[in-house]
Amino acid sequence: MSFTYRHARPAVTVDCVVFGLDDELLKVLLIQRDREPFAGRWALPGGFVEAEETLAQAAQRELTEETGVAKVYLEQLASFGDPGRDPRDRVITVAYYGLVRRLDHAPRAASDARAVGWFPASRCPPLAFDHGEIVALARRRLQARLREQPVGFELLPRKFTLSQIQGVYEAVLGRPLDKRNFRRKLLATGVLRELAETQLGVAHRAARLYQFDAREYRARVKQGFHFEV
Amino acid sequence: MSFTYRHARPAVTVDCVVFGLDDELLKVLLIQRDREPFAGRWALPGGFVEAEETLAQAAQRELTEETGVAKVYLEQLASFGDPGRDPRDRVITVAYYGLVRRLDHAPRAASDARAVGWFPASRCPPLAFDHGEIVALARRRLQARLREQPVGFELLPRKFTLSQIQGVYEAVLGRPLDKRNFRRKLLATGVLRELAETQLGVAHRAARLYQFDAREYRARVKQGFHFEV
DNA sequence: TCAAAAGTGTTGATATTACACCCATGC
DNA sequence: GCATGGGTGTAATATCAACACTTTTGA
Repeated sequence: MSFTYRHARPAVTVDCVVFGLDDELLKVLLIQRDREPFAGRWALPGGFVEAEETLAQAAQRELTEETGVAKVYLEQLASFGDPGRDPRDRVITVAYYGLVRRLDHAPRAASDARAVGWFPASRCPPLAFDHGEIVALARRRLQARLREQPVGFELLPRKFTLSQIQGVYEAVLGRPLDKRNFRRKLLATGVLRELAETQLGVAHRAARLYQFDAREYRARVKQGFHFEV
Repeated sequence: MSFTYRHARPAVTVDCVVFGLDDELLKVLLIQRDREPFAGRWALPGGFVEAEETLAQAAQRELTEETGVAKVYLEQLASFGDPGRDPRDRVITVAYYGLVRRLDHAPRAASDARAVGWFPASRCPPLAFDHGEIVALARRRLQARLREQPVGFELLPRKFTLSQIQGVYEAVLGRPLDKRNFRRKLLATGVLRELAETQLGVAHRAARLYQFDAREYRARVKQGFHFEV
């Protein structure tokens, strides 16, 4: 019996669906491929998994190498491995997804990316490989995820207003939410700490600032946190 | 620019977490490994992905080869690929999970499985590799899944009683449910068709039989079906 | 004084839980 | 006639959606 595996080995890659928010639309970070196959096509940042790194590390590394976008919180989405999804060779990809504040990251093309850009999540250009399918799944997952857990705090400054966080939810879900109900529910979760401070220098009544209370949040997660807008 | 990929390639496997139900406990299908590493240890059925098959096909094939269990509805769970999870070599596994009626499947060991068996999901023996972790994740996912979609109809005869389906839910969730509330809610979803028939030959009042209405179900899924027990 | 966003409560409708007894059947 | 599971309703409570006006601030 052999002690090492002998098999035709597929290549293994990771791909990253990074969603970005500013004050309007949910966007996706894409690169323009410089090489065949699909040279010139837009695609997800990603690449080969190296021998000594975890899948999650590979995702971070490839994202940073190709786009300069770093330190993104990524979660595993799913794996895609149909034979034929890459025209050259059998390639299995493990997809990750995450959400960032768009203005925090100034992507610049590098490695084998010819260009980098943000595209509206609901209307990207045609993508290389099966990346269109991956983006669609990531979007559904992000929405489902948002319904279960308070995502989005990473997107905001450490101190933020309730309207800001509501804006995040509205952008991701793609629909308006009732201000009073949203506030009531979010505050009821107990994961926000109200600060004594308010906004400065805004041309309207200054809003109270809040802070995410990671400690409280972790405590609640253990009892099965659930946050449904 | 090279036209094929050159990289140290990890091996890629699939592993299957098959949950089985009878009238009591939720169990998991395991094989006893015949080979190193972990010879003699219990593990998930699984193996290498072949060149011309999809990941899902590989999962089905390996499951059938090693256990004789066939035609199981499997969903992708997640991928696991930490370096070091296999002592010999870099191996990335794509895990699948599914749920079957235990009595429909008489597993028999084959291929490189020394033995096959069902073990209570909440108390399996120590498993090879990181399979313990995979089973734990699969269980959480199955429970979450059950809360969102009426799983479990595949587990029952085409015509079943409400008590039978309640039994499925109780076994998966691991807690008793209120009979009246469960019935009310399940019937309210509208995915069950009440039949004119009742059970035969039972030593108590014969229960009414129902049938799953896949047509109605699909119609509802489009509007975002949600079934919370 | 105007524009812009902050902030705040109530109500009616709906959903959820908890709970106990009689019914039909086979043995 | 008894053991076994089948079947049924209600009341108390909690949750949810919908909705409009006053306040503060800077320009």
